[in-house]
Amino acid sequence: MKAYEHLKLEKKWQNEWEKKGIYHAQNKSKKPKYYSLIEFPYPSGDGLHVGHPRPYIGMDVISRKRRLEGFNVLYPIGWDAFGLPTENFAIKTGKDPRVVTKKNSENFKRQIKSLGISFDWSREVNTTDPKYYKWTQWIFLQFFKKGLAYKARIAINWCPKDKIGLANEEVVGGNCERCGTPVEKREKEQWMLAITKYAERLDKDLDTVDYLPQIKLAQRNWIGKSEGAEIEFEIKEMGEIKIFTTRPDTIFGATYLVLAPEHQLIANLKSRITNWSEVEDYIKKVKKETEIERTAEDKTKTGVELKGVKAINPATKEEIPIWIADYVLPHYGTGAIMAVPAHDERDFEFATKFNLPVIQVIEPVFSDNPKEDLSFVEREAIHAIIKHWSEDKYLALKWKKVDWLTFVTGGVEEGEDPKIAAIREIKEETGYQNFKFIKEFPRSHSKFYHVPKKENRFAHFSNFYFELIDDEQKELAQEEKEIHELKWMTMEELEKKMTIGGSLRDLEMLQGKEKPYSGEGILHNSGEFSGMDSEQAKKEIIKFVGGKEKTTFKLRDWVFSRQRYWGEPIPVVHCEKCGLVPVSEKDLPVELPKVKNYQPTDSGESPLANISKWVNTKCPKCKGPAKRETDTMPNWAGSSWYYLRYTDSRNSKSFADKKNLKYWTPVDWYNGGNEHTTLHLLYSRFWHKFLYDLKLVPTPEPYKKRTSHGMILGEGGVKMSKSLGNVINPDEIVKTYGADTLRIYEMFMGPFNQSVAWSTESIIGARRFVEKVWRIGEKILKQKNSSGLTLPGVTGGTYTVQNSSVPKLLHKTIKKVSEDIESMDFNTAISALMILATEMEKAERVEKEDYKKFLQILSPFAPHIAEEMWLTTGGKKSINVSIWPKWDETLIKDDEIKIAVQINGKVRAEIMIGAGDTEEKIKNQALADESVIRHMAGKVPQIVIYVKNRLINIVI
RNA sequence: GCUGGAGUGGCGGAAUUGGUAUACGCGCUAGUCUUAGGAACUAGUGCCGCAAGGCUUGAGGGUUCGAGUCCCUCCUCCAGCACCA
Repeated sequence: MKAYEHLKLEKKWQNEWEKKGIYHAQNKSKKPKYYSLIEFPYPSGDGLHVGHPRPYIGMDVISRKRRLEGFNVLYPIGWDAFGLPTENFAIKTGKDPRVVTKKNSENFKRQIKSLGISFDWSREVNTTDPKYYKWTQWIFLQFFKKGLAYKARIAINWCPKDKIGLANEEVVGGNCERCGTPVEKREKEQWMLAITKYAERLDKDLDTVDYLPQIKLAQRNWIGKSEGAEIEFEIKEMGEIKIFTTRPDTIFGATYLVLAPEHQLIANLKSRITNWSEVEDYIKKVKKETEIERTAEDKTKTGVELKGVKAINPATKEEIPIWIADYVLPHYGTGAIMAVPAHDERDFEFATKFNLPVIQVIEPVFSDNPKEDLSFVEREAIHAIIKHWSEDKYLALKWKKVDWLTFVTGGVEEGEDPKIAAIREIKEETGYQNFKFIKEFPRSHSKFYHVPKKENRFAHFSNFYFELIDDEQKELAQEEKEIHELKWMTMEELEKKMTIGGSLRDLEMLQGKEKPYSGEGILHNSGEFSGMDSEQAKKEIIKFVGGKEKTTFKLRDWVFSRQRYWGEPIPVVHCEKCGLVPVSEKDLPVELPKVKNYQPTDSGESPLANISKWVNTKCPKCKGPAKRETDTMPNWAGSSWYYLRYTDSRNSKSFADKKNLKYWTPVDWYNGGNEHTTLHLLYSRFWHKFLYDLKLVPTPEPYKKRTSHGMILGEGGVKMSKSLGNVINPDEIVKTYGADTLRIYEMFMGPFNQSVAWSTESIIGARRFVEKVWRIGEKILKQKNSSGLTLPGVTGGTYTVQNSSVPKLLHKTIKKVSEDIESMDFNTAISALMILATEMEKAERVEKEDYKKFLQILSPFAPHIAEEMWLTTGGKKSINVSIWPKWDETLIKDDEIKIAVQINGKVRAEIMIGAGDTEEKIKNQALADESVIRHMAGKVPQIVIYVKNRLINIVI
């Protein structure tokens, strides 16, 4: 028996595949194309750890299956090599980042190649290669020419440790995404990309792509579309302030205005403001705050009133005060809001603290599961809360026919005063005679399904509070007793058990726990709009106050410059005469010059600023003296379009030939990490849409389908990191167990989209499986050649003598593996392969053709051993050019099925039934079973339930 | 706080979507083979119980002939967002 020498064997096939170029994608082909993509790695100095290859293997499984299915597959890789770690290393050691990058990517390449992943290495790209970043710069110039790349002096997020400006997306919880240092605000002139111009389309076009729902959701949240209105409030004798609101329907409740402390108007009002020094102090204080302090969770609201100025509420025409407060953000909407404390939690908190008036203008409408297909019957109604005459208890009705616990409630008759109706209902429903009216709460409304009446109700409640004077109570009518019973309950009990929205709210008000209501409802205290549905009122009120409808986004323009060395130079020059002038396209790339020192300057400029020979240049327009831009691009630039370059990675005339783009794009399946959902994925969609508008790419979206993988954690479930010393290097695993074993294990260890902890103990299982595959092959080679008996291609035909279970199981497995790969359920696919292998090993005889089919469905996971055994058991050409096996439906069907017999839901026996047996026959068979008879103990079955091919449940 | 996801043996995890819970793998126990250890292979392995049997999917309740799966209440963990008007 030949030994399984994984090292020799895997090396052999990797060399062979490379020599023949079998994974090279063809730009022209009769086959349909398939473009699968993984996020290209950042080649760090630490080399690969076992987490890196997980997505590569996953997409490799998909790509390999596609090839056998007859697709012309493009599965490329490259290096996203600009970025801070290499630069920081250069600063520390003085080594040229070019040299470091080369060394690191070569190491990564060697490691990745040892895993047998079917990348097309002929298309390898590197973002730091001038031949590549020439086109990154070229695309930037197109942005610049269209006015979408612009310079602005803005407050940016500044990481004091990395000495670098950060994009909004790179700030995580107020800290630098890379090093965790708290981010400061700094005013700086920056290059910006106008991603907000594409916000609407970036949101809307998510409808057209097949991304995992959580990815779409995260993108939508980040873009943060919200529809509302801009409304102007007049400032007495001083012009007006424009505010943004999503709730114009609540404007009658707007009792003050709030401006962000950064708002420009404040300076204009200076002469009128009587407490200017106080205002100024507050503004200064806010400017000093970091992002963290400003958005801290437990921070109480602060603010200062602008005394001496007043605004006019355009709806009520009343004077209202103007405040500044840092809870209003300068960069969202118009940087100013109308505050409606009754219907907004933040405004409520602020108003409570500073004693500002709260005016209810929305009566809440609660919805308790009405039936969707029924229209509503509207009714006037009352709620009455009744307090006990001596104890701190309240009267509740427990309904008998429905699962309700309510206060006293009932309808108001035509023309009846609601309070009178309440008093009448109390007497009718409770029998109590002596009580006094204490107060009335705001009205509320409820939409619910009235079970006894079988109709949807829209009830309009007047809410009252009464206290009993004594316990005098009349006997209740019989019909009342049948509907509900009376219960005295404490506040705590009521809070727990009363689930109907409206009643809960009344309870809270009774306790003085007033809360703002921010849902929809019916307007009141709103002049001519009172009684209108809030949704409908939005539009009408915008018209009424002369506002205009407006959509706003949370998304902000992308801060695109870094004051760093290791990035693409921004190809623009500053000319005193002509201003900002783009470098002529024929002069691209603007190459990074060599420098001696990689440290940013003390003034926070890029080290490029010190290279005067490079900085001083001629203006492309007027040929006069000019200075080069010394900012470089963020590391997201190169990755925003790399998938386009793969289609034509050696092109020197354009970023990619149109024919190739037309053939290959969009990417059919893109798998990547969740951490890139709001960064890379959003940015590259933006670039792609921009290029689409210039008619440079053929589709509006770059990626048809997007999935994500989970991380591999260190043993014990913590993140793998050098500092914790728990990093596993794949080189070791490949050496001791082999690439196939590593691949199988990584696909088997858990669900692909969830993080899993690495376990060095468990990997042996994958190795045993691979060895089992080997042994089955050896067994087949020793078997007597049965070719005389074999009907080629007809699986199962040669098993007539042994009547083996292998063919049936094989076809079930082909089906399972084929389907599981598509849904990335790699772990269960491998489980099925393991079961089949065990069966094959146990079987007296396994036909070569069946074994070879098994090898084919195994080959995406373990390509090396599959290739080896395929050829040694008679495969003529490489398994890579074979055809993915189909399963035979008729063979999968069982003719005998084992089903369970339950008695009262408990399994008591198992019986074998024929596939064609009638229900009658099966039931009789079950009832005749020995164990069933014993457990029934002579009792008669009430019902017998048969679930086809699964079970019988006998109810006694 | 909001949104989304999850909680199943000693461990990683399965479960045709309401139908035999614990597939597959690790580990563990015993055996075979070995000078021995290891590897490999074979068998067993949710928990309690000598057994008959009973109990089990974070806790509690509900719907159902039947619930890991559906509904309600609560607890815990993870991820994302976090004053976005």
